[in-house]
Amino acid sequence: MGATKTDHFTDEQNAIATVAKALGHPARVAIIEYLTKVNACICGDIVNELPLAQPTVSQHLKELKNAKLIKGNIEGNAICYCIEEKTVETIHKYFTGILAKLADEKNNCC
Amino acid sequence: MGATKTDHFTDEQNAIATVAKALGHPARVAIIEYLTKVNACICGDIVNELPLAQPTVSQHLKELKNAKLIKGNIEGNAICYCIEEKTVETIHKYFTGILAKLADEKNNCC
DNA sequence: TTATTTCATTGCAATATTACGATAAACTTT
DNA sequence: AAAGTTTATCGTAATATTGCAATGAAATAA
Repeated sequence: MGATKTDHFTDEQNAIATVAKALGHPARVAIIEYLTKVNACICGDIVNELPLAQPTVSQHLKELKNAKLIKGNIEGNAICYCIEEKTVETIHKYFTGILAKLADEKNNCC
Repeated sequence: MGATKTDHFTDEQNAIATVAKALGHPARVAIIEYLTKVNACICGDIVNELPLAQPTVSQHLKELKNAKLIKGNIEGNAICYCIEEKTVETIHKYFTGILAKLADEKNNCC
């Protein structure tokens, strides 16, 4: 066992889980916040910002890229990362929807 | 290694990561959606809704509870779960903030 | 060409997660 | 009390994640 049973869930459920999972580590949250702050997508001084070794950061960046939360552009021998706004919007809207449904009928038993 | 270095990150970063991580599995996304749909917090027929064994569902519920995304109320010999709206609001606002900062100055290099 | 810089990949050890059968705990019903 | 219902916990196997040293790949600078 140990493998997630993705086939039994809807595509949307898997998609949300993928994005959420990518944000399920403080280092990756920190990367997103840093990229949001510097705005212009600065490359690998993310490594200097984080208390982690370069290969570890590279791995985290890869996961954020796989989840489409960031994208990277080659720029000389450096690589320029920035946030994929669309994906952030997707997950934001997802929570908006959940909250709207919850507000609809107050759930009042707990 | 294999242990996340939580001490090196801010409390907020760890908090967001904790909630995101809890949603980082399609079964747990499905549970949240189910609880949102039925609204009145029905108990353990969550097990019937999911393609997973009862102990597995119980474990997922525990993680959602630890992340404060749901709470449970004992009701006779059954347990009644429902969503902790406040936590959903917290993560929703977090993304609202990220998007606001991104909109502020367009990041235009990727 | 030979460094140097920048980032990715490989390989590995430590730890965490996922899933479930078996069992326990707690309440209800008979 | 005995049997049933409902949920949690334990134990364990399979797999995934985290972290880093070492190494590679690719562009730049000397």
